[in-house]
Formats: sequence, structure tokens, C-alpha cells
Amino acid sequence: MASIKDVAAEAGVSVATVSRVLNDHPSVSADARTRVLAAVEALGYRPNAVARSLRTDQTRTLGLVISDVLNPYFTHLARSVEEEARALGYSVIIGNADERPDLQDHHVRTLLDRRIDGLLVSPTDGGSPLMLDAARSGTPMVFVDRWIAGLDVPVVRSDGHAAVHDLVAHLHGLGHRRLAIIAGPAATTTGRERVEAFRQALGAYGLALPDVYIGQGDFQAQSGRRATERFLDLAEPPEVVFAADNLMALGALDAVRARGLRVPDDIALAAFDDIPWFVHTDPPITAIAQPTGELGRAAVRALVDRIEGRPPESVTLPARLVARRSCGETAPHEPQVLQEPPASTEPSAATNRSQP
Amino acid sequence: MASIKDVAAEAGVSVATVSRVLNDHPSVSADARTRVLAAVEALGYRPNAVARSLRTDQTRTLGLVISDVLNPYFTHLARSVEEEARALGYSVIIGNADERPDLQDHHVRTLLDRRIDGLLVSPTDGGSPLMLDAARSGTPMVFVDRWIAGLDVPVVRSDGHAAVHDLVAHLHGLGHRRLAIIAGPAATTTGRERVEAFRQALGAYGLALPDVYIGQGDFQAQSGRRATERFLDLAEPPEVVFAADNLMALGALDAVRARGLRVPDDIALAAFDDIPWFVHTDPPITAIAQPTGELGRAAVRALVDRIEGRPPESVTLPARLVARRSCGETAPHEPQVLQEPPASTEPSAATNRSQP
DNA sequence: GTCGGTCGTGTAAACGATTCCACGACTCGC
DNA sequence: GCGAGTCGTGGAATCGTTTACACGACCGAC
Repeated sequence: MASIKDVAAEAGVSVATVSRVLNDHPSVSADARTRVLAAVEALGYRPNAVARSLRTDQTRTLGLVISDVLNPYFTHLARSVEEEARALGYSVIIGNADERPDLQDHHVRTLLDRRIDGLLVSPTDGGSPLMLDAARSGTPMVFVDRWIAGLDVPVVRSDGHAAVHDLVAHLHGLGHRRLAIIAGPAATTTGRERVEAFRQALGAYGLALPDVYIGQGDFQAQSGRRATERFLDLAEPPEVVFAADNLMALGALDAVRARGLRVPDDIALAAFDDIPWFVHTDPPITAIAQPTGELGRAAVRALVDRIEGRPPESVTLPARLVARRSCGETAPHEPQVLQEPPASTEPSAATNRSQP
Repeated sequence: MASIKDVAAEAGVSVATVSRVLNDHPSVSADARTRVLAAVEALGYRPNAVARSLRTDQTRTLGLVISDVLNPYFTHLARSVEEEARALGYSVIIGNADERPDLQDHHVRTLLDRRIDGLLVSPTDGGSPLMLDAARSGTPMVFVDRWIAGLDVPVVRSDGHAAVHDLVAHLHGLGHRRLAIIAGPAATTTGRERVEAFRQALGAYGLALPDVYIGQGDFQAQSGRRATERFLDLAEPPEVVFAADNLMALGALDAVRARGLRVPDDIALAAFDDIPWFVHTDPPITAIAQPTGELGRAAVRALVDRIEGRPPESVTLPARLVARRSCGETAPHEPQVLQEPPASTEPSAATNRSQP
């Protein structure tokens, strides 16, 4: 592969001049510039990013460590992150933690070894020593979706409180009183918060959230299935199951079906995170939609601000309820947008917002 | 950040010795080794992968350029690729082409600039000059799922001919005679092949595939919707629509619903690529399942063979039919496996195979 | 006509690792 | 006791860039 020296030789100038042309430094004569450009063209020369990074101490690369690539919420997030990063001149390397702290550490470590300029993380747990070190040692970092308390790291996330309240109102209005939740891991912020928001909203309607109505999940489908089976085995099963993410909702749907029961007639179902597929399930699933694309873009902007020396900002965007048939009401015809148009406006899956 | 020099100073040895310890070169005294290790520990030293790559001319990184991250088939593929690569000591950088040749080129270019050791591509088109150059100039490369003809590049893919034949048999058995297909872009191998396999299978049953029954799609949901609308507008609409990928099937389902029609009563639907969600749609969708995980792993093995100087092998694995309710038959209870267990055996979504 | 300034260019020193080569200290065999 | 290995170690070159610095040529101003 041709190097800068070959170009310099071909153009009859020094490597310094070639470099200056490539980085369009002002003081290069028009003549030298055209000769260099011709040589570059002739040799098919492309600068070696590795060497450049070593010298400049920057890779123009962002690391993104997400909890689960198979979760459509996170792929959507990853996609918007890459789009915004590309627009700002950065590349993205994605690491999939698969909800496993050890894998998460593995990816953080390799990304750090590669000297990425900044790290975007949706932490799987409360923070390994490695992660805490990285954050404290000054690696530019931003949390997205989930975060770790007690660190001076900006957080870009969406706040589901109001939407969860809307959901409970919706369910209450449909006559449901025994509401259960499948929670995410307590080590994650989203795992805890969603339960708290739910409990709080229930309280506003004079309803309690008994411990047996809290299923412990891990954001994966299998755990949603198991938690739902346990609910159905209760002497007094809940009338509604609210899954704290979309994969656990899928597992819940499986469990209900496997018993020969029907949604919403026998039991209602709702989920946190709206995804295009929820429009097409049987029945369509009521969900709380996050502005996923905007979240990813805001996270990249915050991180790049941090990297380039501007003060980064934490961002919190509201989530909203999208009511469908899985809780009992027949929704009116709703616009079915399959996916967010590339890099343009939200929302992703559907647009009607229920009023309590 | 501590460098090898700092470690050398701390341990009272030369950088050469530190390097030897780190790469466990045999000729280092036990004493020096322990001192170096202690210094590494004390300083929290991690080797700079950028510098190492520059010197050794290898990055231990694979590039993966896929056509669309939002397509569950490709995320599944990406996940298995990363898993196998990690097991072999490589990292993976994913580039999402979004079915756009220009974006594909962008990613190929940046990956090449970063001097990745090898490239895994599922080409979006027939091959840009850049891609052809890369292949011919000797960059280790393997095609996965789709490929470009006329290049000496190994291909890892699945062969759907038998499964498509099974599908047509299944449809014919259910009494369907007017069968339509939504094709992928003619510039892709999978775009062309699936139509050909379908036409061939129809021929075996004495059925023709008229041009009006071939919809032109681009593997995205929106195009599936439009093609289906066109089918429904025909004087004699088809009885079955076979979508060449899962997203177009989703679009087709939308279009049917939007007209107030029902699947399978008014029109039947089948798809190429099986994904976990197809079990949960209304109705569950009949699909042709590829051994996606095994495809990803085989592709990585082929590429790493190529990189490490062993002769790489092209691999072709069979796809198989998974019959569900969307074509008219009520399937018996089928085992519902939501996702392939991490890095273990196929299959991904469902297991029953229909017999003609 | 000289002086100071600008402009274009080249030389060479980094960046952080790996690795070839040389060299001193031992060991062993005769 | 001496020559030939072996072993552990360090010095220094190298990978492909960027960039500080020096320098010569040219220009305009006095």
C-alpha cells in the first residue's frame, strides 16, 4: 500500500508538503498542490489512519457499548448514534454487552485500548471498577438510556414518569385494578425507575403494588416468560402485566399463549419501549414510546461537546403513551409508520397519545 | 496515560524487556518479569493498540458491512459474527449501509483506512469500483448472504432453492394458484435468486409467474407496502404474496390491513428470512428460515483462515420452510424459541418443517 | 540598497510500540 | 583455562503520519 513517502517521491516534494496538502494547510503553492493531488490520484493513496491517530492522539472514533443488539430499541439507538456521529465526522465502534457485565467490561477495555476519543455507554450494571476508573480518569463519556449514580458523567435519557402515569390512568379507566410489573435488573437505573414510577402512579389511584406482583426480569424475553408464568400461577393473578422492556413483553405474550389464554380478554399487556413490530403483533401492544432517535443524536452531541472542549449537557426527553388493543380498548385507526425516516423527525412507531 | 517507557522506568528495565514480557517472549528472566508485571499493575498500564498496530501492521480487527441494521436478520448475523470473532481474538467494526451503495462505500473506505485485517461484506449492489478494487488488491474479504459475481472472494450464504420449492408445494397444497413475489433489488444476488427459485418452483407445478406478479422492492418495509398495494389494485390480484425479506413482508401486512383485508382469508403471506417476531404477528407468518447464526460464524472462520494464510472455504447451508398460519393452514402447536441460545446450536425461531 | 516580513518548503523529531542486532556474563566441554 | 554457546538485556531502527523549526527566496518600504 502506497505511503506518504511514495506520494512525495511521485510529486517531487517532501512528505511535509504532501501532509500539508492533505490537511489543507494554507501555505502550499498552487503548483505543489496540484502535483501532490495528481500523485495521490495516480497511486490511489489513502492516508493510514493508524499512523495519523498515533501522531495526533485522536482517532475520531466513538465507542458505543449497548446492553443488547438483538433488542430493537438498542439497534434503533445505535443507528441514530452512528448517523449523528458520521455527520460530525466521527466513526462509531459498537460493543454488544448482551446484558452481561463481564462482556461490557471486555468491550470497554478494548475500546479504551484503541484510544477511542469518547465513550457512550448504556450500563448493564451498577458500575464495574473498570468503568468507574474510566469515568474518573477523564475519558470523555456520556451515559445513554441508563446511567450510574455518583459519577460526574452527563446522562441522556428519557423520563417515563408522566407516560407511566398516563398508562395507569388508561388501565384504570378500562377497569383494571390488579396490575403487575415485570421489572428489569435492580442494578440498572431503568430497572429500578420504571418500577418506582409504576408504584407511584398506582398510588395516585389508591392502588398498591404487592411484592408478588413484581416479577424480576433481566430485560430478556426468557425472563419475561418466566415471570408471567409465575403471575399466572398465583391464586389471584393480575389483570394486567406491564413489562419494563419490549423483549420481556414478547416473553410475556408467549407465556400467556402457551396457557391457551388470550390478550387482552384473559389478561392485558403493556410494555415500556415502543417498536415497529408492536403494531403487528396479535393483538397490537400498548407501549410507552421513547424518542429513541433523538436520544441517540443528543447523546452524540453531548459526547462530542465534551471531546472538543465544550461543556456537555445532560438531556432528558419525555416518553409518551401509545395505546393499542392489548389492554382492552379497541384503538381507533392509527397511522402506522414503520420506521423513522432517516435522520429526520420523531416519532418512530405511532403517534396517538391517550388522555387520562 | 502511562506508556511503555513509564513502565520501563518504574521497573528499572528497558522498553524492549517490557515489550518482551507483554508478548511473553521466552528469553526474559523471572526477576525482570515480576518487576515488569508489578510496574504494569502499579501504573494501570495498558498497551496502546494504535501504536502496536502501526508497528505490526495488523489490527486484529474485522470490518463488517451489512445492508441494514434495523433488519433483525442482519442484527442476528452481526451478533454471531462478533461472537465468533471474539472467540478467535478479533474485534469487529460494524458499518451499516442502509441499503445505500454510497453509504456502503463510505464504510468500506473508512474501514480500509483503519487498516482492518479483513472485510466481511453483504453487498448492497453489484459492486462499486472501490469494492472491486479492494477485492482485487488483495484485502482479505469474504461475502456473506449476498455476493458479487466474478470475483475470487469466498461466499458464505444459504441456499433457499429447496425451501422455496417446499413453500410453493405448501401453497399449492392449500389450493393457491395465483402467486406473487416482492423481489429485492436486481443488483443484489439475493434479490435475483429468490425470484428465480420461485419461478422455477412454480414451473414445477405448471404455474407461471407473470410480470405483474413480480413487485419491485428494495428490502425495506415501505417498498413492500407499495408493491402490495399495486397487487391489490390489479383486476385479478394474487392469492399469495411472497416477500423476499422480512421487512417487506411487514410492509405487505400493513398494506393488506390498510385495505381492511385479512391474512390469510383474503390474501396469504409468506416471507424469506424467519425472525422471532413472526411467531407473534397477527397471524403468525410462514417463512423460510436461514441458519443465520451458523452463517455468521462460518463467515468469520473463512475470513480468519484467509487472513492467517490458510485456504478459505466458501460455505453454503440449506434454508428451510417454517409453516405458520399466514398461508391458510392452521399450524399445530409449535415450539417457540425466541432466540438462538448464545453461541450454541441452531435453529433460531421455529423448527417444524413442512412436507409437500 | 538594505532590512524586515511573508511565503513556501524541507529536515527532523516526535507518537508508542516491536524487533533486529550486538554485547556482556555465564556455563559447559574439552 | 579457554573457546563456543546460550541467555538475558539494552540500544536503536522502524512503522506512517504531523508539525515545530529553520531557511532561502522574494517583496515592498524606507
